[in-house]
Amino acid sequence: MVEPTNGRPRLSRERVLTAAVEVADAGGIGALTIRSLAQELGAKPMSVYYHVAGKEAILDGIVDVVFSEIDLPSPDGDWRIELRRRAASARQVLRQHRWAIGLMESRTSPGPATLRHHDAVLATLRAAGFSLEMTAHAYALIDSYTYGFALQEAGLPFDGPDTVAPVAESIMEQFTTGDYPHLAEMTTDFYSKSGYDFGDEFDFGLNLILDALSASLT
Amino acid sequence: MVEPTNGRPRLSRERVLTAAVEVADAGGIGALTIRSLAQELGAKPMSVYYHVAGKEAILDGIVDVVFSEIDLPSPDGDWRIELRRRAASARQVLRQHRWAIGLMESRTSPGPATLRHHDAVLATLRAAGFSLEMTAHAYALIDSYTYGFALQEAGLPFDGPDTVAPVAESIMEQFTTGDYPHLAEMTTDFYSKSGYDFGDEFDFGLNLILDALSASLT
DNA sequence: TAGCACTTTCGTACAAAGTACGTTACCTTG
DNA sequence: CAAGGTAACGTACTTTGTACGAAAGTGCTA
Repeated sequence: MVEPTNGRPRLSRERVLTAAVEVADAGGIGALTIRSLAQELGAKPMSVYYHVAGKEAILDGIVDVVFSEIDLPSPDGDWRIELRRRAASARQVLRQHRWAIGLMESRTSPGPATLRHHDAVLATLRAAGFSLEMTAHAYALIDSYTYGFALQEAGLPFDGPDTVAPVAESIMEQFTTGDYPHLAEMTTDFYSKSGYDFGDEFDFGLNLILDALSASLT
Repeated sequence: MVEPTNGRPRLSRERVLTAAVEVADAGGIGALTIRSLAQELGAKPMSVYYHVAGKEAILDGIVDVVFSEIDLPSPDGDWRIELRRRAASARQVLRQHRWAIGLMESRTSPGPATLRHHDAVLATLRAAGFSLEMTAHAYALIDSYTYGFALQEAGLPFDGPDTVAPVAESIMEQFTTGDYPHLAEMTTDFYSKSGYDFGDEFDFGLNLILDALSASLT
């Protein structure tokens, strides 16, 4: 039971999903094929089918793996600190698994980690004193912002400060300069200046949202 | 030049993209294959390659088609009304083309409609009196919320009021009832009651965001 | 009208991918 | 060691994207 005759450890649903995440991280979701996955596992394509039902199940599974990596907020702590920590964690996790964002849209059968995650957020809001109705409001608002920000970040062709300028310029060059004056203004006068990092925008929006929600509590 | 001998109108990049959107709308992005697209167009698979470079170009193209359907805000009107109208339009468009949300994350070469759209939003914020820095903040915030909300809406396995209960119950039944107490509470005591419509949450969050941004203007 | 160049459509064919089906190797238990 | 379940795999078929080159259609000129 411990180890088969050949040196490789035995396959399992968990090892399959972990390897799938690694393949997707390395080459994007398009690089995740049954064959590339089998290769990563040191096995043959058909071997993975013993542990997962098919590719759809793998996609459902790795989305849940991603959710399992996000820090859960604690209902016992200060709700603003907890939710901020959870949001930062979610953003960081989604930055490491960009492919996951696009996947969240087609997956309609949440896994256990996903459900536990949602449950923890709801618990924190309820413990903070929000009514059921306000909890629904706040929950939709915070999550929309968090995932939407990650979605935008993933769509950007650059990553981090000082990488904006060259990319932005090459895009703008493709069009007549005068066609998008405000885009041009923001790009040349702001985005391209002094190490602008789109990622820093996250805190501004989150604070604004939490402040406004906080005001509705009193 | 007007019409070929056979009754079918001639192909064009525009007709190809329009048909691609229709196929994706009808069967999801997975149903969009070169062959299904050709069928929709009444042509043969290889014919579409004369008008578009390949499938990647089609995906880029239909994302831009989707953006072109979103109402542009006018920099001349009241900025809050304009941005609200634009956000509502974006949400509605993304509801009709759920597949587009997942596509926005892998597409890093924006088309003309996408750029014009962004330009119009920036113009509206600038005209409202926001500084470059605040415009960047507001822009990231509003768009993150809008697309994030659409992303969440697309991930929901139900659509509209009075369809929540049965689905939610079938999901919850798969797990021990006590495992997710707050999820259970929200589901049974709130979501399942009296025609709750997740879509109505959109206005709450958007108003909260616009109010807070407005306060920073004075 | 006949010929010609350009535009558009299509037929064939191959590589990559998902997976159904049945087989082989292995491991545990009696 | 025998038996039966567990795990891994080999083969082969279907679907998809698309390279390559030929065929059909279209408009222009002589």
